[in-house]
Amino acid sequence: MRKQNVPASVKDERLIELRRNQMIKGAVSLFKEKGFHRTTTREIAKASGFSIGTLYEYIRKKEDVLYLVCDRIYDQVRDRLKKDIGTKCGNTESLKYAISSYFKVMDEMQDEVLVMYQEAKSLSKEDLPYVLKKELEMVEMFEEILTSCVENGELSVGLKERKLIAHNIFVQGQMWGFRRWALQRLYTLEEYTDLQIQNVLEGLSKNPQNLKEGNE
Amino acid sequence: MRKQNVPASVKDERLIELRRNQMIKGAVSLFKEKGFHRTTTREIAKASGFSIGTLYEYIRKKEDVLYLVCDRIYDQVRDRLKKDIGTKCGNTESLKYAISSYFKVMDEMQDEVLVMYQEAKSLSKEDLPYVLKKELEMVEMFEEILTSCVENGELSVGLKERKLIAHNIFVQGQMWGFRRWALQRLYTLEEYTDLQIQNVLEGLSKNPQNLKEGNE
Amino acid sequence: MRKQNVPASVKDERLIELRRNQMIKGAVSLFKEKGFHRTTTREIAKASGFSIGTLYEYIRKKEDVLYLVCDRIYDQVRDRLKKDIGTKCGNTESLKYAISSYFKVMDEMQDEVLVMYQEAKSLSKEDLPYVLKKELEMVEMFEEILTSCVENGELSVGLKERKLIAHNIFVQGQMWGFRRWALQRLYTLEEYTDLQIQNVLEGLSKNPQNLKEGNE
Amino acid sequence: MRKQNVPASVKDERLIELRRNQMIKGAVSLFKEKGFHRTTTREIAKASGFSIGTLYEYIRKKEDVLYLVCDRIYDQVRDRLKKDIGTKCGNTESLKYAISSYFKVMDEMQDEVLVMYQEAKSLSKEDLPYVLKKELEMVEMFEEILTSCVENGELSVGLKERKLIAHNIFVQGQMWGFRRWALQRLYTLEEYTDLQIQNVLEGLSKNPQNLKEGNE
DNA sequence: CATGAATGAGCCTTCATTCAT
DNA sequence: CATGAATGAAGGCTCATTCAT
Repeated sequence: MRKQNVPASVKDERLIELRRNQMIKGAVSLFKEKGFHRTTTREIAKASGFSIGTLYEYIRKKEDVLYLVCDRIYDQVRDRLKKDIGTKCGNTESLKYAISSYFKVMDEMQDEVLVMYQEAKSLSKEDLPYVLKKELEMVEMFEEILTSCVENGELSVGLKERKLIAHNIFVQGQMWGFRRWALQRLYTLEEYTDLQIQNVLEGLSKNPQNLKEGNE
Repeated sequence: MRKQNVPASVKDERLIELRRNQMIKGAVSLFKEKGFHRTTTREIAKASGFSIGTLYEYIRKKEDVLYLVCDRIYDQVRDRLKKDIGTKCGNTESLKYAISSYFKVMDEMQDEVLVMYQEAKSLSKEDLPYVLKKELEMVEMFEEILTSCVENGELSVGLKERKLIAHNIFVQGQMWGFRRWALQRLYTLEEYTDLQIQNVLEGLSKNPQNLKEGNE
Repeated sequence: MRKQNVPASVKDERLIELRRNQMIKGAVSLFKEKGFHRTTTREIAKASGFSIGTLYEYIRKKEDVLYLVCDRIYDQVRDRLKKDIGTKCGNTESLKYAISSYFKVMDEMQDEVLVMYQEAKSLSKEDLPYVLKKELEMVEMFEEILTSCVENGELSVGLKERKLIAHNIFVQGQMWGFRRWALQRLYTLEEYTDLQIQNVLEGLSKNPQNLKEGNE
Repeated sequence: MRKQNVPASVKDERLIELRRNQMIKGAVSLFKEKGFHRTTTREIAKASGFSIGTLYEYIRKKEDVLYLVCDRIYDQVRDRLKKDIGTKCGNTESLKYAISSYFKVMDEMQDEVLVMYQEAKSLSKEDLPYVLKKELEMVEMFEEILTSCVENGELSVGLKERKLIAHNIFVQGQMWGFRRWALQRLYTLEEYTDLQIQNVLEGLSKNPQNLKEGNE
């Protein structure tokens, strides 16, 4: 599953894991506070609990830290999501549950997500696609649930629309974080969740015409 | 209503306008390419067609360029929008037209919008609210149309939901740009527009229950 | 008497005089506040009441302003001194008067004098000697009074010592200004003057041995 | 008693001492030649024998170099003085010795002292008082010797006059350096020393009236 | 493996000076 | 004569990265 690794000078895999955990933890809180560009490698090293020399034993370039951070955040979101909705079968009830669970994760990790959205563009041309792929995987989780709902007859939505709705759901989760300045003064998380679920489901439940553009 | 910030050393207002136009144009294309932080002031000056010394006759700090750019982008989007949908009365037809017009603007200005979304966080604590206010104004344009539709009986949506839908529309416009890597390989702009309009309207047209949580 | 002039582009001598007066006045207050190096030519122009372009019609380089300022300060001190003690004949009474008058001038112009002492080193290699010559002229005024006192028998001091005492008096006048942080919290100007006069005169009045090293 | 200011990024105290010594040595010779403002940080680094980056590992701002230089010069002068006259008991003989020793130091360090007098004003508002305090300490060394002479009956001078004479002595030492253009072409150091000692002592040795304004 | 001193390219910004109007 | 916009060399300072210990 690992695509592009960040090579380390150190060989001890256990140590690599340990140090990188420290590193990511320190870096996230710094990036949250001042962004990737305004954070220095020395600060990262200090926040990680080791020296600048040691930092460079586990990465090659500052950008590697960003990659590691993004990677970690995605994994965390995905793991949380998988754990919460993984085994559910695909009906509208489980869709509602998935959305609400996803929104909850996004609420808890809004700082991290914000960081990622603002700094992802600083990833190298090689790393970006890998990160985007992870994002797509998550969108596909929603798409799959929607497909199940179609298959079991609860909904009738074409493939293209399903894909779009999955994206919408995904973005609406992020919105809660990156538009917090507007949304979180208007709604509680519960209100927001209910309203968005309503928006998503209302149009889908009974409209057979949606199928007519379903196409592969 | 006009730029409350960014004083210039030069007195001639006409010149300021001219030079800042050059500056914004040059800066946007650079920010697009490499982001605000990776762009140097000298590059901005060169891309603007004048010397670094001259650049600093029209701004005080590098950050001012970013503010000017954001300010300009918002004004352009808003002006385009006002021109397109300004006089329309508020019915669902005009809502569709507004959305489709807005998406079109976002499509044309996707580079600029992308820049703004990735770099806005680099604005100073003082400038950010001013920029966010401009964004809210645009969201409110959609909210007003929705309200008109409610008033003329075409739709029945509560205030809170109306606000949320306005945000959704707004973000869906941006999505087209900042998720282009996923969306633009799945849909044409027209498809995307139609599907999103459908999503927005389907749930609203006939469902009187929406009103029950309408509250002021 | 004019040694090295600062050339101006402007021909009208009356105008040159006027503009340079404005300039010196503005510059002195700026130099007082922030020193020569930290003062910009634009600031000088503004404080002088005209534009930066006009400033450069009356000087060639920023340094010229410093020269003009130093020149002016010396002239003022010397004129004041000449006026006060010029016609007095040379006895110890007139020496006391001269010292006390000189100290009074230095008290009134302490800011200006401070400026000169701190910034004179920034004068060009060509201008400095000219300024130092002016200083020597003033030292010589004290020397001459001392010589008169010797000639009329009131004092008996050799030439070399007379020269040194003249320097001492001169420096003691400056001290009052540039060591104000220490002296002016210990003495009033009158106390300071009386004590220093006492110091100077006591050793001189009755000690014939001083003459033995008097030599021409 | 030691440097309360100027933090370094480097931890090794021995290294700090070493590097700062290099730095001060290089900086003094540059300041001598062209003054603080005309000396660039890069020049200081080069004259110190290391890179600009390393320079900034040991200071925070250019101004810190000036502070370090002033601090060092004072310490050197004071240490020399303490070593030379430290144990002497306070009689007129030891006063003569102290003056002559002090003048000798000032002769040897005239470049450094000149630098300090011309550049001290560029010190920050916080550093200046600290430097002035050091100067006062040295003045007080002379004052103490004078007081001893009064106490053992050799001299009769009031407190206020003692303080002034101490200042006079101190300034006369500096004069030798900063008025070298005039004095050193008139006198040898020995002549200058003898004449000034004579000036100082003559008025003091036998004049009981001085005491009448002795006051605490 | 860990450390942290050293490096220097490169950034933002200032400001003396010029010159067309 | 007066103006002030334009210029660009130069300065202070930062920080990612390396490497000897």
